[in-house]
Amino acid sequence: MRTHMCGVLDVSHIGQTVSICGWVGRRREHGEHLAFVDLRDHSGVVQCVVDNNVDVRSEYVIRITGVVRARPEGTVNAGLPTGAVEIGECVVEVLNSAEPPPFPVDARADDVDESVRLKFRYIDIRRERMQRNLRVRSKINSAIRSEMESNGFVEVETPMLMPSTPEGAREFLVPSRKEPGSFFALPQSPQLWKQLLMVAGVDRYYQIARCLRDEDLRADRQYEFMQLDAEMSFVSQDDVLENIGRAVVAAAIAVTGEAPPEIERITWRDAMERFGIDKPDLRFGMELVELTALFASTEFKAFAGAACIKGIRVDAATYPEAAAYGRNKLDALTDRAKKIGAKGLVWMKVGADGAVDSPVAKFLTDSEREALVATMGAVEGDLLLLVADEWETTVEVLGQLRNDIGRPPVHEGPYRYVWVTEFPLFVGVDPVSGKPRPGHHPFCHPHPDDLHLFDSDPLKVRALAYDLVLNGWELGSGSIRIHEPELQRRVFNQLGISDEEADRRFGFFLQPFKYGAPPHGGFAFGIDRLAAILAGEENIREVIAFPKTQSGSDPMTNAPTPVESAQLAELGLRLLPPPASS
RNA sequence: GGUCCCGUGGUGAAGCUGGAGUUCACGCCGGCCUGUCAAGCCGGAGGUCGCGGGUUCGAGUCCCGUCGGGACCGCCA
Repeated sequence: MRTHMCGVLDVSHIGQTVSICGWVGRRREHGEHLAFVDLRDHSGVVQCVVDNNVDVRSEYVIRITGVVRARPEGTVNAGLPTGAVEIGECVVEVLNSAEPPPFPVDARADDVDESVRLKFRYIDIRRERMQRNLRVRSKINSAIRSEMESNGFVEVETPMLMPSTPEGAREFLVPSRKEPGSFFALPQSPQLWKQLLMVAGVDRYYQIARCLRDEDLRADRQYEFMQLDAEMSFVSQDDVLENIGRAVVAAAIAVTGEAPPEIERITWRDAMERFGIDKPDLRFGMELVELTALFASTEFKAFAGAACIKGIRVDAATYPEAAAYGRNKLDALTDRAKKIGAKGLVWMKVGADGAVDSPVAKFLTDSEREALVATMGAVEGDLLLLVADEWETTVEVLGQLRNDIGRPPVHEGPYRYVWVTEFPLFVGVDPVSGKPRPGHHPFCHPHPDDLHLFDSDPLKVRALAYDLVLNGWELGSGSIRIHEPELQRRVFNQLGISDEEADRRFGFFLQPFKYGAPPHGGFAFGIDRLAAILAGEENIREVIAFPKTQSGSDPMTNAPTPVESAQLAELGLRLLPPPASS
């Protein structure tokens, strides 16, 4: 039907007779026999000069055959890639008429209520922004596939219907027709399958896999999302990071055209000490400054004897607004700190010659004040925020405040990829059982250097577990897995899971490991998140063709919807009456 | 489960201290217009102010509830 795409036409086509197809963007009428029609397809827009007695309106689907010609002197549109040419002598064929669209099919729709955009997603996607975003995704998928293939990975598709494994995220359940009362679960991730593929000798597996989790939605979370899921046998942690890193870099290059700076590495401990969070945003400073020793012998009650005192410096030159916060804002920061778990927040405004304005200034000695200002590197106008508490609380609160005050939108500025390594094997203690809780999942391999602490001080044991973080968003995580049954048993026992219980809950998974499981490890990272950041979006819905709203529904299809009672009966299901309204 | 913000013609907004569905821009329909380009000019149509209740002589406006949307917390091993 067509010889060219609309957006590619330029002066090199002058004189050619072309046929182009697309949607009518705008129409500008000038009297009885002249009108300009902007014809749009995904490649762009080109102006067609048509007779005004042709009735074409917004979003009509038309085919135009005409001659590419240079625009007359003075009518070139420099703002349009095709703006030096136009299509003349047009023969217009209306392939389909159209109702007026509910919102402008251009950048103005960025301001339209998102549920309206989603209700008419097929129109929304006609827009340049959405076309670009979907193509960013496609490039990422393609780059990842070719990079993984060239590194010897083989793509294996794993089942969507699998047994329920009630660990971790809430699962979507699918009732069984053949076995009423039994259910399949949709995979939260192909974790189980990929480890079995290692036992099966596949050696290097990958999959661009759909994962489903029935948890509340967010800007960076949907019910269903795509991950690059990979697993490797006979490898060290470095081998995994190296190979996943290559895929990420290939994807970034495919989209941006340039290689990002080398992926940095930081240990979990350092990330927490310096940034107060396990997904540090390295695009800005305001790092946490260690102050515990400085106040070791202070008389100030709130600091005396505190396990950990740290502070952040809100640099007036970089954050003039925050550094000049008035009492209201400072009280709000304090409330925020308390909400996160701190007993309080100490703020200090640094004046001329190191003078300090703070409600608690009078409790500090001159030498403490001087040492503080010097250690923080503070200058006049800066705001200092200090927390004294247990280590976890201190770093977490300051890390959160640091992000609140300084963190730019996720897609802005340089791309700062960082591996966060050496996550703790266990995190905290279950208040009911008194047993440690797994930091990631119970199949992560403990760090070999820490095995001597395994029984005596389990919370100090690091894992061969790692995350990939980009601009403060967790892209994904992975680990070296336990392949030795005896070590697995020790981890389960530490978690308070007996051999019998482990067998009952994970038997179908552990059994295969008795038949020759190779050492292996892997990773998975979220393609939606990477695509959003590389596309310059703050929300993964913008890079998903048909996403759900935050409440988990689809305004276009109205899913989820009730089903016929016959369908329920066939599945052996009966609905409970709705909860009584009060 | 929780906190906060937003619901006004098709779209985006304004509507202040409660006083007639008022206003602006875009779109839409009709007319004019031969070089525009998010064209211009003239005219017109189009709204149960999300929904329900309350306060009031009177509610888009104040209060309560509810529904929808969004940001975040919980949750996401």
